Amino acid sequence: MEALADYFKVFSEPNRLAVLDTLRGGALNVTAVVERTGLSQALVSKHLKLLTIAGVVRRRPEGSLVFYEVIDKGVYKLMQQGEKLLLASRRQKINALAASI
Amino acid sequence: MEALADYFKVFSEPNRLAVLDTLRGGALNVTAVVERTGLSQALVSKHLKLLTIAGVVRRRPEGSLVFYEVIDKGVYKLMQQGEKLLLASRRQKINALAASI
DNA sequence: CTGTATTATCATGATGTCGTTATGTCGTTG
DNA sequence: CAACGACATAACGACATCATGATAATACAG
Repeated sequence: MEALADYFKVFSEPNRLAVLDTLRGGALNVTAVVERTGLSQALVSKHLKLLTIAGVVRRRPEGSLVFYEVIDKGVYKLMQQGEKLLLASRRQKINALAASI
Repeated sequence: MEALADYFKVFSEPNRLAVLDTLRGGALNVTAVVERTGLSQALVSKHLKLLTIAGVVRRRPEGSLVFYEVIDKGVYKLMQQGEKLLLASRRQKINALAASI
Protein backbone atom coordinates (compact mmCIF):
# COMPACT_ATOMS: atom_id res chain seq x y z
CA MET A 1 0.00 0.00 0.00
CA GLU A 2 2.80 2.30 0.93
CA ALA A 3 4.55 1.99 -2.39
CA LEU A 4 1.35 2.38 -4.37
CA ALA A 5 0.48 5.52 -2.45
CA ASP A 6 3.90 6.94 -3.23
CA TYR A 7 3.38 6.12 -6.87
CA PHE A 8 0.06 7.93 -7.00
CA LYS A 9 1.69 10.85 -5.24
CA VAL A 10 3.77 11.34 -8.36
CA PHE A 11 0.59 12.19 -10.25
CA SER A 12 -0.91 14.31 -7.50
CA GLU A 13 0.73 17.56 -8.49
CA PRO A 14 -0.67 19.80 -11.24
CA ASN A 15 2.66 21.04 -12.53
CA ARG A 16 4.01 17.52 -12.67
CA LEU A 17 1.02 16.47 -14.75
CA ALA A 18 1.62 19.47 -16.99
CA VAL A 19 5.21 18.38 -17.50
CA LEU A 20 4.10 14.86 -18.29
CA ASP A 21 1.58 16.26 -20.72
CA THR A 22 4.27 17.99 -22.76
CA LEU A 23 5.99 14.62 -23.15
CA ARG A 24 3.02 12.98 -24.81
CA GLY A 25 4.49 13.51 -28.25
CA GLY A 26 7.88 12.09 -27.37
CA ALA A 27 11.20 13.18 -25.90
CA LEU A 28 11.86 16.83 -25.12
CA ASN A 29 14.78 18.64 -23.58
CA VAL A 30 14.39 20.68 -20.43
CA THR A 31 14.19 24.06 -22.08
CA ALA A 32 11.46 22.85 -24.41
CA VAL A 33 9.43 21.69 -21.44
CA VAL A 34 10.04 25.01 -19.72
CA GLU A 35 8.76 26.89 -22.75
CA ARG A 36 5.69 24.75 -23.20
CA THR A 37 4.64 24.77 -19.57
CA GLY A 38 5.59 28.30 -18.62
CA LEU A 39 7.10 26.98 -15.39
CA SER A 40 10.46 28.10 -14.06
CA GLN A 41 13.53 26.18 -15.15
CA ALA A 42 14.42 25.15 -11.62
CA LEU A 43 10.94 23.84 -11.04
CA VAL A 44 10.84 21.84 -14.25
CA SER A 45 14.22 20.38 -13.47
CA LYS A 46 13.05 19.26 -10.07
CA HIS A 47 9.86 17.72 -11.34
CA LEU A 48 11.73 15.88 -14.06
CA LYS A 49 14.15 14.56 -11.50
CA LEU A 50 11.31 13.28 -9.37
CA LEU A 51 9.67 11.66 -12.39
CA THR A 52 12.99 10.03 -13.22
CA ILE A 53 13.45 8.66 -9.74
CA ALA A 54 9.90 7.36 -9.85
CA GLY A 55 10.77 5.48 -13.01
CA VAL A 56 8.16 7.28 -15.08
CA VAL A 57 10.60 9.11 -17.29
CA ARG A 58 14.00 8.38 -18.77
CA ARG A 59 16.87 10.89 -18.84
CA ARG A 60 19.05 11.04 -21.93
CA PRO A 61 21.83 13.65 -22.18
CA GLU A 62 22.69 14.61 -25.72
CA GLY A 63 25.47 17.11 -26.07
CA SER A 64 24.66 19.99 -23.81
CA LEU A 65 20.98 19.20 -23.85
CA VAL A 66 19.17 16.67 -21.71
CA PHE A 67 16.18 14.92 -23.16
CA TYR A 68 13.46 13.32 -21.15
CA GLU A 69 10.86 10.87 -22.34
CA VAL A 70 8.10 8.83 -20.83
CA ILE A 71 9.14 5.21 -20.45
CA ASP A 72 5.75 3.52 -20.32
CA LYS A 73 2.93 5.31 -22.08
CA GLY A 74 0.61 3.39 -19.82
CA VAL A 75 0.87 6.37 -17.48
CA TYR A 76 -1.36 8.26 -19.89
CA LYS A 77 -3.85 5.46 -19.65
CA LEU A 78 -3.72 5.81 -15.90
CA MET A 79 -4.37 9.52 -16.22
CA GLN A 80 -7.23 8.86 -18.57
CA GLN A 81 -8.72 6.37 -16.14
CA GLY A 82 -8.35 8.99 -13.42
CA GLU A 83 -10.12 11.58 -15.55
CA LYS A 84 -12.95 9.20 -16.18
CA LEU A 85 -13.45 8.47 -12.50
CA LEU A 86 -13.11 12.13 -11.68
CA LEU A 87 -15.95 13.01 -14.01
CA ALA A 88 -18.09 10.20 -12.66
CA SER A 89 -17.48 11.35 -9.10
CA ARG A 90 -18.52 14.86 -10.08
CA ARG A 91 -21.78 13.59 -11.46
CA GLN A 92 -22.16 11.66 -8.24
CA LYS A 93 -21.65 14.75 -6.16
CA ILE A 94 -24.23 16.63 -8.19
CA ASN A 95 -26.70 13.82 -7.63
CA ALA A 96 -26.00 13.83 -3.92
CA LEU A 97 -26.62 17.55 -3.86
CA ALA A 98 -29.85 17.26 -5.80
CA ALA A 99 -31.06 14.49 -3.51
CA SER A 100 -30.41 16.65 -0.49
CA ILE A 101 -32.77 19.39 -1.70
CA MET B 1 -4.88 19.30 -14.60
CA GLU B 2 -5.49 20.79 -11.22
CA ALA B 3 -8.60 18.73 -10.57
CA LEU B 4 -6.99 15.52 -11.78
CA ALA B 5 -4.00 16.07 -9.52
CA ASP B 6 -6.34 16.57 -6.60
CA TYR B 7 -8.10 13.37 -7.49
CA PHE B 8 -4.87 11.40 -7.57
CA LYS B 9 -3.97 12.96 -4.25
CA VAL B 10 -6.86 11.05 -2.74
CA PHE B 11 -5.03 7.83 -3.53
CA SER B 12 -1.62 9.05 -2.48
CA GLU B 13 -1.92 8.16 1.17
CA PRO B 14 -1.25 4.63 2.48
CA ASN B 15 -3.86 4.71 5.23
CA ARG B 16 -6.47 5.97 2.83
CA LEU B 17 -5.71 3.11 0.48
CA ALA B 18 -5.97 0.74 3.44
CA VAL B 19 -9.40 2.13 4.27
CA LEU B 20 -10.48 1.78 0.66
CA ASP B 21 -9.19 -1.76 0.69
CA THR B 22 -11.47 -2.75 3.55
CA LEU B 23 -14.43 -1.57 1.48
CA ARG B 24 -13.72 -3.93 -1.39
CA GLY B 25 -16.31 -6.40 -0.17
CA GLY B 26 -19.05 -3.82 0.26
CA ALA B 27 -20.33 -1.35 2.82
CA LEU B 28 -18.86 -1.23 6.30
CA ASN B 29 -19.52 0.95 9.29
CA VAL B 30 -16.78 3.07 10.82
CA THR B 31 -15.99 0.77 13.72
CA ALA B 32 -15.60 -2.17 11.35
CA VAL B 33 -13.11 -0.19 9.28
CA VAL B 34 -11.27 0.80 12.44
CA GLU B 35 -11.00 -2.83 13.50
CA ARG B 36 -9.82 -4.07 10.13
CA THR B 37 -7.25 -1.37 9.57
CA GLY B 38 -5.97 -0.96 13.10
CA LEU B 39 -6.06 2.80 12.65
CA SER B 40 -7.46 5.18 15.26
CA GLN B 41 -11.13 6.00 15.11
CA ALA B 42 -10.51 9.70 14.58
CA LEU B 43 -8.15 9.00 11.72
CA VAL B 44 -10.52 6.62 9.98
CA SER B 45 -13.31 9.13 10.34
CA LYS B 46 -11.21 11.82 8.73
CA HIS B 47 -10.13 9.67 5.84
CA LEU B 48 -13.69 8.55 5.23
CA LYS B 49 -14.82 12.14 5.21
CA LEU B 50 -12.18 13.03 2.67
CA LEU B 51 -13.16 10.07 0.51
CA THR B 52 -16.77 11.18 0.75
CA ILE B 53 -15.98 14.72 -0.29
CA ALA B 54 -13.93 13.36 -3.16
CA GLY B 55 -16.98 11.44 -4.32
CA VAL B 56 -15.26 8.08 -3.99
CA VAL B 57 -17.38 6.82 -1.15
CA ARG B 58 -20.99 7.18 -0.09
CA ARG B 59 -22.09 7.79 3.51
CA ARG B 60 -25.19 6.04 4.75
CA PRO B 61 -26.29 6.45 8.39
CA GLU B 62 -28.28 3.54 9.72
CA GLY B 63 -29.49 3.89 13.27
CA SER B 64 -26.52 4.80 15.36
CA LEU B 65 -24.10 3.34 12.84
CA VAL B 66 -22.74 4.98 9.72
CA PHE B 67 -21.97 2.82 6.75
CA TYR B 68 -19.61 3.74 3.98
CA GLU B 69 -19.32 2.13 0.59
CA VAL B 70 -17.37 2.71 -2.58
CA ILE B 71 -19.56 4.33 -5.22
CA ASP B 72 -17.68 3.34 -8.36
CA LYS B 73 -15.64 0.17 -8.16
CA GLY B 74 -13.62 1.56 -11.02
CA VAL B 75 -11.37 3.00 -8.35
CA TYR B 76 -10.06 -0.50 -7.76
CA LYS B 77 -9.29 -0.75 -11.43
CA LEU B 78 -7.38 2.50 -11.12
CA MET B 79 -5.44 1.07 -8.22
CA GLN B 80 -4.73 -2.07 -10.18
CA GLN B 81 -3.47 -0.06 -13.13
CA GLY B 82 -1.28 1.88 -10.71
CA GLU B 83 0.13 -1.36 -9.28
CA LYS B 84 0.91 -2.58 -12.76
CA LEU B 85 2.78 0.58 -13.71
CA LEU B 86 4.52 0.59 -10.37
CA LEU B 87 5.88 -2.88 -10.97
CA ALA B 88 6.93 -1.98 -14.49
CA SER B 89 8.73 1.12 -13.25
CA ARG B 90 10.57 -1.01 -10.71
CA ARG B 91 11.78 -3.34 -13.42
CA GLN B 92 12.81 -0.26 -15.34
CA LYS B 93 14.81 1.09 -12.43
CA ILE B 94 16.60 -2.23 -12.05
CA ASN B 95 17.48 -2.16 -15.74
CA ALA B 96 18.77 1.38 -15.45
CA LEU B 97 20.91 0.31 -12.54
CA ALA B 98 22.25 -2.72 -14.38
CA ALA B 99 23.03 -0.61 -17.44
CA SER B 100 25.00 1.83 -15.32
CA ILE B 101 27.39 -0.87 -14.10
C1' DC C 1 40.95 29.67 -22.01
C1' DT C 2 36.72 32.67 -21.74
C1' DG C 3 32.30 33.17 -22.17
C1' DT C 4 27.71 31.37 -22.88
C1' DA C 5 23.79 28.31 -22.91
C1' DT C 6 21.76 24.50 -20.62
C1' DT C 7 20.68 21.93 -16.71
C1' DA C 8 21.08 20.83 -11.71
C1' DT C 9 21.24 21.95 -6.92
C1' DC C 10 20.86 24.70 -2.62
C1' DA C 11 18.76 27.40 0.91
C1' DT C 12 14.70 29.34 2.34
C1' DG C 13 9.91 30.61 3.36
C1' DA C 14 5.19 29.51 2.83
C1' DT C 15 1.76 26.23 2.93
C1' DG C 16 -0.36 21.73 3.40
C1' DT C 17 -0.98 17.16 5.31
C1' DC C 18 -0.94 13.56 8.79
C1' DG C 19 -1.78 11.66 13.26
C1' DT C 20 -2.99 12.27 18.11
C1' DT C 21 -5.60 13.67 22.12
C1' DA C 22 -9.43 15.58 23.76
C1' DT C 23 -13.99 16.84 23.28
C1' DG C 24 -18.52 17.34 20.96
C1' DT C 25 -22.72 15.43 18.78
C1' DC C 26 -26.19 12.20 17.89
C1' DG C 27 -28.94 8.14 18.40
C1' DT C 28 -30.25 4.37 21.34
C1' DT C 29 -31.45 2.06 25.49
C1' DG C 30 -32.82 1.45 30.09
C1' DC D 1 -33.69 11.98 31.14
C1' DA D 2 -29.30 9.65 32.11
C1' DA D 3 -25.83 6.96 30.43
C1' DC D 4 -23.62 4.76 26.83
C1' DG D 5 -21.83 3.62 22.25
C1' DA D 6 -20.76 5.30 17.60
C1' DC D 7 -19.09 8.78 15.02
C1' DA D 8 -17.40 13.60 14.04
C1' DT D 9 -14.73 17.63 14.89
C1' DA D 10 -11.20 20.79 16.92
C1' DA D 11 -6.67 22.05 18.26
C1' DC D 12 -2.14 21.07 18.04
C1' DG D 13 2.69 19.53 16.85
C1' DA D 14 5.56 17.21 13.55
C1' DC D 15 6.78 16.79 9.16
C1' DA D 16 6.56 17.00 3.97
C1' DT D 17 6.03 19.49 -0.23
C1' DC D 18 6.18 23.30 -3.32
C1' DA D 19 7.96 27.47 -5.56
C1' DT D 20 11.54 30.86 -5.82
C1' DG D 21 16.00 33.16 -6.36
C1' DA D 22 20.68 32.43 -6.31
C1' DT D 23 24.36 29.69 -7.48
C1' DA D 24 26.81 25.60 -9.11
C1' DA D 25 28.14 22.27 -12.74
C1' DT D 26 28.59 20.87 -17.48
C1' DA D 27 29.24 21.09 -22.44
C1' DC D 28 30.30 23.68 -26.20
C1' DA D 29 31.61 27.90 -29.23
C1' DG D 30 34.74 31.25 -30.31
